[in-house]
Amino acid sequence: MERKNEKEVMATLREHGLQVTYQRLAIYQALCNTTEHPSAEVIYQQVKKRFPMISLGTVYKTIERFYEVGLIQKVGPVTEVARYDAEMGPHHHFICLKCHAIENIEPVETDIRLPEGSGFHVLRQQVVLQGYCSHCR
Amino acid sequence: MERKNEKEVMATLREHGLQVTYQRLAIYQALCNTTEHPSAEVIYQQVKKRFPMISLGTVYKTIERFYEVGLIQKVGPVTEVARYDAEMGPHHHFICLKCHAIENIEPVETDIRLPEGSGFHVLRQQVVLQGYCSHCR
DNA sequence: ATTCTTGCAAACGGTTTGCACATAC
DNA sequence: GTATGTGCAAACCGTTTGCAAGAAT
Repeated sequence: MERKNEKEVMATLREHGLQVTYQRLAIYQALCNTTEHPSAEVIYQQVKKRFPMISLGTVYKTIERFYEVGLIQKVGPVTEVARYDAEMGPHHHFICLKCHAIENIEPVETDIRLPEGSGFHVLRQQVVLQGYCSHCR
Repeated sequence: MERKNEKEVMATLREHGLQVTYQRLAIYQALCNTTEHPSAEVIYQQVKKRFPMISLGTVYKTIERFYEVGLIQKVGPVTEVARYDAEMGPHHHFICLKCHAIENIEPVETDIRLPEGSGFHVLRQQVVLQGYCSHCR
């Protein structure tokens, strides 16, 4: 469990030249109190219980800052828009964060253990590497 | 290279009760003639060269059908909306295709070989399993 | 005092949807 | 002839942006 307490969050924010506000602390706390990987909207609904005046825009801006300084992880859209591939053989993808080029990567065996008794029925597996391609680094 | 020729595409479409049209064949061909993982917009621009009347909406609908019947792969948004996680330790994600629940999965060592001399600079790696959770299967 | 942040509302952009006409079967 | 697909345009919706007022340092 690598989650920070209030003081650590404040320190991290200040280290990166970001101000500490009640909204930011509340948003981080909302994220910490769940394992459900909430969306911006869900975080907004949660935080609004304590800060009725907060706006969804603030949640988006704050979350983006948190992501930039490494306070949170983002799950989800790894590409801005949907991209398609006629290659149906199993393979992974490398995505350039700058030019958004996508290249296929030779697949490797991944032996992922699902949680005991999770009951998950896995249909697809997707491995994405993100970074910079040779032109953009 | 698991890409189909025209006859195989026609067969696959008919097997799934889909009609064969010039637009569909052209869209599949556009996808086959590139390794650049084009977006719907890029496919549209490409196909328009031969079918100036085609619409972007048709491209979207066609691509979705192709995806449903397993003719193409979709790279990109694995979640409809961005989702966030305060857990910063390395881990993978399981995403339910129906209820969109996300659960963390214990990470495994993946020893992915990058293409020789690709020059990729990898910053992040994301492993996502998609399927149905115990409630939705 | 200055810079950063908030809240609000409008704009943005990729994708979806509805519908009349055309096409495949 | 009937079901399916196409083209067009409008709607949708998550996210971003601009800006004036407010808060942090």
